[in-house]
Amino acid sequence: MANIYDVAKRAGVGIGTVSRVLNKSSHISDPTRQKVLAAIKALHYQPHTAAQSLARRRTNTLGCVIPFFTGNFFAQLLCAVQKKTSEFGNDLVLYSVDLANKKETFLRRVLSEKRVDGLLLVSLEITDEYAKRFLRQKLPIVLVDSFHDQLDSIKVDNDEGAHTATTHLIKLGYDKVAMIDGQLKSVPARLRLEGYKRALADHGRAFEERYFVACDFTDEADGFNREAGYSGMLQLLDLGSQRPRAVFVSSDIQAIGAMEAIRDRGLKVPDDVAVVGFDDIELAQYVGLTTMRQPILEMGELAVDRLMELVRGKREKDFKHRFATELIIRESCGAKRRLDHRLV
Amino acid sequence: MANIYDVAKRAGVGIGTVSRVLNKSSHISDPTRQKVLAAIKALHYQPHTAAQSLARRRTNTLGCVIPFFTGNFFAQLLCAVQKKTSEFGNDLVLYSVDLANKKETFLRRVLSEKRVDGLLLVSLEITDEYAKRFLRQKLPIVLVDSFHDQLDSIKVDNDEGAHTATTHLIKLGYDKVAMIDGQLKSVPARLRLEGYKRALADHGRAFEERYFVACDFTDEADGFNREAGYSGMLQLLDLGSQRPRAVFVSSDIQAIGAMEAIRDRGLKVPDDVAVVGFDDIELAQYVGLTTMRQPILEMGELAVDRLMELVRGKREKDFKHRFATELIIRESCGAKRRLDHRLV
DNA sequence: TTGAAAGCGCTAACAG
DNA sequence: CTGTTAGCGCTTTCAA
Repeated sequence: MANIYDVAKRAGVGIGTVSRVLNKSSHISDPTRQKVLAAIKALHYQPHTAAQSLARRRTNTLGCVIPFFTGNFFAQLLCAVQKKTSEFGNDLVLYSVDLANKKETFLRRVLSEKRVDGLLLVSLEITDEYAKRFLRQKLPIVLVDSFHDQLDSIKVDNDEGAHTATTHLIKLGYDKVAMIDGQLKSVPARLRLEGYKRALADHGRAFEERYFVACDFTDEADGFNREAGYSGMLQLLDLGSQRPRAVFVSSDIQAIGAMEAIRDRGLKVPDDVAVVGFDDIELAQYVGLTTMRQPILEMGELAVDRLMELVRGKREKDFKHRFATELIIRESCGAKRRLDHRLV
Repeated sequence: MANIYDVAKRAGVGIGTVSRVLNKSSHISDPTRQKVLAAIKALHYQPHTAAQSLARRRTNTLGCVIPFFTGNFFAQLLCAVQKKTSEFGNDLVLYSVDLANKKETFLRRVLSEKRVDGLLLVSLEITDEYAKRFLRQKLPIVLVDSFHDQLDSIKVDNDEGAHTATTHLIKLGYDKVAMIDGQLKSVPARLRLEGYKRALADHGRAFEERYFVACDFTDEADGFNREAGYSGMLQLLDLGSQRPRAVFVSSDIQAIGAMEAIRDRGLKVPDDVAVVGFDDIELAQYVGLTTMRQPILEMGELAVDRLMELVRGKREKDFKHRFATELIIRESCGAKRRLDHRLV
């Protein structure tokens, strides 16, 4: 593999000159530039990334810490993030963690390894201590779908979205509106619970324990999955005649699991139980699920834009952005006519 | 940020010694090791990744080139790859590309930038030329869901899977069995087409153009998406009385789009049209779709295992692994009783 | 406009 | 067992 010395020798110039044309630096005469360019091409020369990082004190790499992304939400977000990062000419290194403490390990490493120029933290909480460390070390970080006072944060309005969803159900006239949530370790799960409670309160209804079921799987996941929705709904249906006629489920994929449970018990959506989800994943449309749409792609893009600003030195304080969610009304609440043959 | 000199000074040793304890090298007396460790802890020292890479000529980083992963298949695969990579103590950098020529750009960069120790190439073809370059440069690479003579390849048996799916439909007694495929630029799309044709031939049936529709969207994607399935099915249904009664769709997500089209035309699955998909994504179960299951996680894990072997110097030739697909029979072909209330 | 030289922080070979 | 030293390949002064 050719290095910068080979190029310099072949072009008959010093390595400094080669470096300058590489970095499009000014003040290079056209003839020399041409010679260097020719040598580069002839030798198939490409600068060595690690050497550049070391010399420049900059990696041209962004990191992204994200919970294990089985879910559609993470996949889509990651996709947007990757695209945008690459548009900026940067590489993306992916750290995925469970909700447990491994997160801290990654943060510590990221902070000290100088592996990346900036970090995106997705759907994950950050402690005050680590927030301070990032600030002190001036390592750019932006939170996505999460929030911290001192750090740039981009979030979707989980609380408000849950409020809207719950209110929708209440306004439809359902008496008891239940909620199935993800693991309360998860930030969005907690926020959605708040919105749910607030909507209840706003309409003079009491929060009842028996109508709230959070995912209690003890695994590493966030509880936003089909199984959790299925078992959560079963629990609700086991209330028998007391069972709720409407339920706000905190993610579409769980909602689909919940609908399966309803079906397996010989009941129907929305006749027996109305369901609202959250996310608006692709399948939501297919199954006719009323849900709260999140602008996932926009979030990812904005996050990278902002992170790159920070990396490039724009350090004005306190960038907070909140995206609104949008209620997408389909058939699962009975608000529109029921479709009969949506499936096999 | 403390560097190795600071640590050495504080511990009262040379930097070589610090390096040795860092790299768990042998022959360090316990007292010195303790001193060094103490200094490291006191200074919150972490080695500088770029400097290590430069000196070691090794990055401890794996790369993964993957088509834009909207689809569930890529998300799941990537998830497995990331987990496994991190188990090996390596970082993962993500390159995602469209099916067009940007791929070449990435390959070229990967080859010369020394950014990664090895590369996973997912669902993407590689030309002989690039294959040779990787070999010549001894840059480890393993193909996943793709194949090249000279390179380690792990694939699912797309051809055979498509054959099985098609045969299933034929054996069920359907006369005309159509196929809806992804973009023929995509490797799996082409292989599945082959399997389909072979199954037809094996049962003495002619391949008919009008019963085959490939995604002709001209965008960057692979055509494995709902819209493509929807419009493909519409095309088939437009054949009127000539329309096929059974169709093999080359991915589940397309199959779901196809089922939507069927529904929107007032027809039913499987009564009017039987459908088999490919992938067995999570939702397939929900919608009762008969499909071919791929062992996605296993593929991802095996790929990383193998790549790490290569990176660590095991260079025996020719590692090829093919995973079989499995026919998962549900309701969309009429092979089992029809469920009536799968949806809202 | 250009060349020379001094690092960037670490590993590894070489003495001792 | 441990200290010293010579790179790894590049960027960036500093002179010229």
